[in-house]
Amino acid sequence: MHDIRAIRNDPEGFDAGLRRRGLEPQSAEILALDEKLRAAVTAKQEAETARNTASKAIGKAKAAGDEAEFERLRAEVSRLKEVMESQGAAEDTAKGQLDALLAGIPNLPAESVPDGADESENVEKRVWGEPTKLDFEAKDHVAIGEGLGLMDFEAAAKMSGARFVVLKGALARLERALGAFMLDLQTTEHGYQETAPPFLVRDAALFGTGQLPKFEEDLFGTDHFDRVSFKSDIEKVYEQIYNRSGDLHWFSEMVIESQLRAARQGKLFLIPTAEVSLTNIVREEILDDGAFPLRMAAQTPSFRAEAGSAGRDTRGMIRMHQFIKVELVSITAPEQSEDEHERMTACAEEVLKRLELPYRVVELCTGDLGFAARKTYDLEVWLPSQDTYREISSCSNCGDFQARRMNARFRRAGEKKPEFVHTLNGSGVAVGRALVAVLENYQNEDGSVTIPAALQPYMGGMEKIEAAS
RNA sequence: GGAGAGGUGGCCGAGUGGUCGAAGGCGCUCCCCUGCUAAGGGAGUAUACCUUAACGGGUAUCGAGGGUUCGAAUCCCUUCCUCUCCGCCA
Repeated sequence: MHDIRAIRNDPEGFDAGLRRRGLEPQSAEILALDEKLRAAVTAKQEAETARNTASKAIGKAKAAGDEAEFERLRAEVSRLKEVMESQGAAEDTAKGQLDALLAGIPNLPAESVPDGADESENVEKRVWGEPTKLDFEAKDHVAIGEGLGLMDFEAAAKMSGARFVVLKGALARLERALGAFMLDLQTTEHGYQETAPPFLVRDAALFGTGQLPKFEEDLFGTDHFDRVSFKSDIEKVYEQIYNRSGDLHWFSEMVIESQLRAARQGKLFLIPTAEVSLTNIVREEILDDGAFPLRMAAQTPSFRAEAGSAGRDTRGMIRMHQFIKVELVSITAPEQSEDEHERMTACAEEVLKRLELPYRVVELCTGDLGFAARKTYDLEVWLPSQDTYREISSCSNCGDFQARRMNARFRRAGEKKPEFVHTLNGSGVAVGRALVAVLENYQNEDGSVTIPAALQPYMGGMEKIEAAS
């Protein structure tokens, strides 16, 4: 969410930031709504002031028994009430339009972010390791997993459809080992506090991190709509309306509204990333600045509807509706977030280094930046079967963008005014894709898979996964 | 899921239609007095927004939203959360 005052102060700068992202200028429309809003607020408040004054006078007139004055003031107040109502309505309209507009505008890129239209213009920052060379033809992870008899897409499809998988035996354990290894690394060596958050969250939480309102189609939602309580709701609403006016038009409108409200309020969403749960831990909080940087790590499943990605990565475990991920979140003071971003990226890289998986780091250009991010580094791991690097982690500095949306603040020692925190998130790293990378980079010609040394302790000392005979 | 109780300022806690942004206490800040294992007196002490060059002025907020009323912390409705008992349950 953007600071309306910042837009007022520098509309050109705001539009320039949007243009770097390939978006149309919006400041003129925003400021026009802002003007309307403030005019209505002022007019309403003036009417309220007059109303408050008159109300006090009414009490006095009544006490003094001055009926004429009493009646005159009542008429005055009822006129003022009309002003208050019409200006209040104008305020609500303008506020609603302004909020809707602002809620849908992405974060502005940081100064240093390279300009570019799409991912083809991302900038490679560094490369670690050599792409794995195999002296035989590389199989993809599906062939390897199915060859081992430990990866079953068909069974998953029968119960859940496409983009799900069943892992068995050593592969199921390998997934567990990867998650445990990553979580241990981030918590014991990098100072992130292990956190076990909810996987189901309210819409407000998703608004806070920026998935809502624009990206609802990417989310899985639950629906707790309850017909029985809905029926009793209708009856209550009917009672309320009937007693008041008996107007059917109002009645149907209220019913619809109450129905929508009931449906919306019962609804929880499955998290598309633990970023949502972890970042929202500080929502509506005022933190002590001694708490910084606040570092949290969680291993959770992530659920993504993958709407609009039909036909992409349909084979294998690259793009699933459900996958496990170790997520890192840092909450910092504004002046710390850039350094913390570099550090967080290094914490994610360390996972791949210890697993000895070749990777590179790219900085996303302005056109490829996510909604809430002002700057992002992606980690891409080498996949022999695709002869290319594929994303396995994404580390973003969101500045105060999410903090504003969830009202997460802190107070500096000795200061009175709270300020918005900065939030950062990064995968440290995606467990499902790490499993793919291990299988492909550690595959042997005979179809077995060597287990990276760092994982062997987590595999009960197992050194190699071989086909169950 | 059923029955009941409750959500007031940094904290505790009063307040059932007007003089309540809210008594009192605690805490905190400043000042005064005193001088000794301390205490006493006084003043101040919420947030957001609008407005103003500034001082200041105004509006809203007593979990949230809506309603009744000239006027609501106080009455009504909805909703969120907390607690107690019962039921169910990994």
